Amino acid sequence: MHQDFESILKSSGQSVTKPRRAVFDALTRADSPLKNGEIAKLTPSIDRASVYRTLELFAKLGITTTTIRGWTPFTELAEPFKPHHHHMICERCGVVEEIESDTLEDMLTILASRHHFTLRSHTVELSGVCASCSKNLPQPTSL
Amino acid sequence: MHQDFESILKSSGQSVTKPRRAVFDALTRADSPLKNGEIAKLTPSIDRASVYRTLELFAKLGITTTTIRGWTPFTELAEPFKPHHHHMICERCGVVEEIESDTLEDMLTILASRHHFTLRSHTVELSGVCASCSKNLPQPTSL
DNA sequence: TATATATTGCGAAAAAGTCGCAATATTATA
DNA sequence: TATAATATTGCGACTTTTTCGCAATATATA
Ligand SMILES: [Mn+2]
Ligand SMILES: [Mn+2]
Ligand SMILES: [Zn+2]
Ligand SMILES: [Zn+2]
Repeated sequence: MHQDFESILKSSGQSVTKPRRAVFDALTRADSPLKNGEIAKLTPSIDRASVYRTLELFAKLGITTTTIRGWTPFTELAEPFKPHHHHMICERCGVVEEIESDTLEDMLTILASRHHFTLRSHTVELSGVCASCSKNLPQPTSL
Repeated sequence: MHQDFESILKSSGQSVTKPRRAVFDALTRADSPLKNGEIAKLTPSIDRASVYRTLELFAKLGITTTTIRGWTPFTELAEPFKPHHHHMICERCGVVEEIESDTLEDMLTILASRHHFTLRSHTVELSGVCASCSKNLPQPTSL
């Protein structure tokens, strides 16, 4: 794993540095997407600016993916550092389930090619009401 | 259109107010997703804090959807205020094309129900290389 | 129109993100 | 392994974005 990560840096002409290793390690240890600020706190010896620069580089190299919740971006490792998956979020209780479907993946590629695009990456986020919430709370949560 | 918007507010027990109308109008006029700050600039008579509160409410009511580019959230009107679509973004030149596919939509519903979820909303964002970019720049952009 | 209450604007502050530049670490090469 | 070239970092100052409490105000209801 680490090896793969360092080869990605090297093969794209980037240096293997302490901040980059630290951020990668923090993301590896995390079991869910992290805010930028959380990543910074998990790497106390690394300057905030370097964390941001690292995160931008990782995004550009496809090492990480970022999604948004509220106004806040959350980052997690992408493939092959984490198995490919998508999220299904319950809007009542917030539970997150992982989605996997080869058929979906194939379809996205086909859709892209229909637009003459070569698909390089994608995000899919589903939001709804989970089984237990629709049992227990037949009425939508009041605002 | 306006009417629909106001009924959504009323039917969920919310007041129809000047800030909410202003933000909704700004989003209606926009032809692409806007940053929070851009929305605030387009509604100069509304306090920034109220813009944020309105945007949060709209998100909760499903009036808007928010996606991320870089670290910045962009908000646009959701259905039925804007026809349902998804984005295919060229990572070289940044061009955005709109994606539409009933088959995709059906599949997402099926996937959700397989997890015993009732699908309420979703986002799909594809990122790749557009036709003209793959012609003109056969090599990936250097980092 | 009067009353109850939801919402706003304000002010101040915290949090998040950005930038230039000198110091330092990394890489390549001898 | 030592040296030189240069990519990257940490620092510090800054800008932008987002959040909060509370008194003033607008909205809804009757
Ligand atoms: Mn996928
Ligand atoms: Mn869709
Ligand atoms: Zn739930
Ligand atoms: Zn392009």
